[in-house]
Amino acid sequence: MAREIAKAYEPQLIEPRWAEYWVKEQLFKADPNAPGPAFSIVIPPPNVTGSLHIGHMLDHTEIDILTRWHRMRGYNTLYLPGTDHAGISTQRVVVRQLAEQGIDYRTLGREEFEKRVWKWKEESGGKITEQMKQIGESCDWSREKFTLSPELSRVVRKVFVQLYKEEFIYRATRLVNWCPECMTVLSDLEVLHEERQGHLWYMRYPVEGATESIVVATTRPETMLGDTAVAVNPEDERYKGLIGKTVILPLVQRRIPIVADAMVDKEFGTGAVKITPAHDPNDFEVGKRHGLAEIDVMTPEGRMSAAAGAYAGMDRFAARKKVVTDLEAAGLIEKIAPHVSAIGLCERSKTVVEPRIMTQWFCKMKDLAAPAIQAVREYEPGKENTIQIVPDNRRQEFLNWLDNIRDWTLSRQLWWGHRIPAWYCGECAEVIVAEEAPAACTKCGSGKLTQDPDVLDTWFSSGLWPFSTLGWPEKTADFEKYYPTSLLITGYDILFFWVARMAMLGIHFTGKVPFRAVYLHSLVRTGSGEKMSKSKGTGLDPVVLNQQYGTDAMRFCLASMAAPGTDIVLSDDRLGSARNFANKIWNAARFLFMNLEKFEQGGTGIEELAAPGVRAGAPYAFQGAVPLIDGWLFSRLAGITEQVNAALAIYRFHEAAHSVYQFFWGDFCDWYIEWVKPELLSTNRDRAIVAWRNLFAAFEAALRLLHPFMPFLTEELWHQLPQAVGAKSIALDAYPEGGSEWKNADARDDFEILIRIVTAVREMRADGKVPTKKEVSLEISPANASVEKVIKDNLANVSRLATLSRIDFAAGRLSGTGINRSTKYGELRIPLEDIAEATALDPENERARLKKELEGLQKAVASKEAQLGNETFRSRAPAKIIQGLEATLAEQRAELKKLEDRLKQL
RNA sequence: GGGCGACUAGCUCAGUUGGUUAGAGCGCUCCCCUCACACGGGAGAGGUCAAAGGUUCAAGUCCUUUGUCGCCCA
Repeated sequence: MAREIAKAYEPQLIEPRWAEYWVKEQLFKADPNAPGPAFSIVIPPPNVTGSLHIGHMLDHTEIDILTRWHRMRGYNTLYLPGTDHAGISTQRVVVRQLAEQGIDYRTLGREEFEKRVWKWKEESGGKITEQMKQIGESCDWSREKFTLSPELSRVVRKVFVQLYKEEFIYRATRLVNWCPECMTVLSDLEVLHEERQGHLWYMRYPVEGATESIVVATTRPETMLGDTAVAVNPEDERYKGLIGKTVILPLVQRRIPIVADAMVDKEFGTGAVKITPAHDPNDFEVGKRHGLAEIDVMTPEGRMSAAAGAYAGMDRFAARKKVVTDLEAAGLIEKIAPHVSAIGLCERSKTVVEPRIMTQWFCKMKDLAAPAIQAVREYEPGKENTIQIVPDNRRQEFLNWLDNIRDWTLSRQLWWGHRIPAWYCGECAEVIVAEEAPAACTKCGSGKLTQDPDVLDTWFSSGLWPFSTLGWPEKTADFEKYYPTSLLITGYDILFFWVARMAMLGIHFTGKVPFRAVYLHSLVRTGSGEKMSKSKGTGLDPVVLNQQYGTDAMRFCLASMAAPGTDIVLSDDRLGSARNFANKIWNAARFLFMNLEKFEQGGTGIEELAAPGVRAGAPYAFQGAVPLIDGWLFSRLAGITEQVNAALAIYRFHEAAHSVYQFFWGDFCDWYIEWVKPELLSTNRDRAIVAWRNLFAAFEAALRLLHPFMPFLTEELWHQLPQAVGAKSIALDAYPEGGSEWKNADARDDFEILIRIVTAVREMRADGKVPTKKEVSLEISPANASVEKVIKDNLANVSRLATLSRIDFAAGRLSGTGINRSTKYGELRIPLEDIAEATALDPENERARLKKELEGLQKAVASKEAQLGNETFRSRAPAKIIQGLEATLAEQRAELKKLEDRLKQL
């Protein structure tokens, strides 16, 4: 059985094949009727027309690791993929495309525009799901969903109608956030706040019928055109006499009252403020309290409206300048001071948001939020219908936000999305909210009905995602089996946008929480610590990186850095190191197969080396005893497996990744493979077969351990192993459980001795500058009989790995010149005559090294002596700590003694 | 204005309830192209854990204050 295996790992050659295989074979298709406890996870639906970015890569890597892990552990697993119609951003893209062709989307009309967007969706819509397939996500593609599909749109309408009937959803005229570029209303969450250096203009308004005037300070002079009052604090002595008087609004000559309102901050500016109810949230409230007129002086495009008189048609920022100039000309600008103010920006366009009074659809949130708050607040492990939020600090954030929740502006002035299922009667003005278009007015019977032109906030449909995708409101088998979903993994940046809304809507409509746990991961940042952004060109393209380093390396890299609550800074170094790890695994396999070929020439078929029994029990024995090295390795494997399983259970991906890395590279490659090399080609056929079987068993288990992190590489290699003959996929095999039956404390301790001895000799050789290949002899005075026995039993391997020509045993103190070293397992010496020819030992160097070691030890010993000598410590510290300390102290004292002797000898 | 987080080796970051000489990867130094791997092997240097106080037998870990940076909410 000849195998061609490339010298270096080349992911491009293997990944596409398996990606296709997994999809084609429908390996990850869920079956609600199959056995096993459910593990279900729905994808945070990415923008249907978007492409995979680094944030998705992290999110999907974590999801897929946990999905594959659960699947291998016997759960009935569903990872449900799908996409989001992403209202504003998709519409923006198509509007821009049309503009590039010289077409104003508004002149196209709604229907034609919608057609264009669907066309764009068809063209680009498959991209991100294609990429997800490429990177091997173990989704059930037969259940892929889209928020704007007829199926999910029906659910949206049903939910809207019910909420309307329950009086959560209502229509009202309010001051809302308006983006003049996107030409739509935004919810509070879609407005970003940014501090900007601006000015505070002090403007003088003359008081009617008097020589006095009142000075108001504002950051937005242009809104003065819409002023309908001036307000002062009722407690403000300076203005008490002016309350109730009238001022003449400059430039427009409008008569407006001076009112008293406790909202006014006496310390800000002059203590008197202009009131523009139609363009400022605070002023809006003041206006309501005092019955002031609301004069909207702007158009939807952010220009001054007819109500702005002479300024009509000007851009709002140009108008600001003009108003100031005109006031200055009239001598009404008192002063202009620099001022930092927080301004609201549209999340999408970064345009300054304009508060405007509009009639919109809203959703009352307080009562919807209460059960969600309860579900999160009352979380305990295993408690039904509660939600765990990880990490814990996000839980507090979640609760704070929900405690102070405000009504949700649902409508968007867009054409791409779920059109609001509300119709207005042209005859009697009746509002009809229904799942399907009514034929006639339910009140007056008129057929003159027009549907509300607006669509719903995209997050409204995303909020239904965990149950709408599983077939709700029908009681489908999927819904029964997989709802509530087990886990939600997403970025903390959409905790409020999405997670909170799902929690509220999920509980309201299904009576159950939509997910039992939410794991919020960090964001991937650039080297300079900024959030990666495509528009700034600071984004790393995961597709490019996957090609460069391999998807497995990318996944492993992200996992190894994904400590909960910490943002990730990705670098070429880090990716390179993960790629090197993949290469290491590849080459370990290469070693296996190359030597296997040689071995098979001896007449033993690979089938004989398969080790099905090993999974259930202990490693294979030779002449009745498990070889030390195998006992050690399997013991390590058991321990590491437990660590990995424990870490993944609490989303500590980085710990899990570090554990497998350390096991595979440090234990399996550096020690195990190196150690068994001679055994594998031993002329003792029986011994060799045992070595091979254990090697295969360990390697196979390691691949399964690694599989959730590096699915492609492990799938590729696994299929070449004897154990995999006839099997479909490693992804469907069992995950190692790490049972205690493999744990072997004796093997662990004994092999530790050998590792320490070999390492000590290598250190001595390096210190003495002994040429790498030069064999030297070693004199050893073992600390006890069992150390002596272990070394004697493994003379050949110790000699080979430490490059020794012979090992001589002695008792007591070693004397004589050469390179000496003392370890807890005994004293070691490489005689001078063995090295003299190669190097002259520099006694100064040796002395310096010893001194440094000595000082370290002295410090450690002194601190321990002090601690142990302290009676309070002895009476209060746990016995375990004291005993441990005493044991270490004894060892260190002995070491110290030897070191001192050595120094004296020099 | 309110809240949260970060500050640990040259760089990027781990360090779960306070407990024995603080770790990893990369980079750096030295030796080695040894028949799986130079995307490698072996050895090594490098940190008063941002600062100052405090609690404790014991503090990178808990508390207070300060500084620098970042994020969220208003």
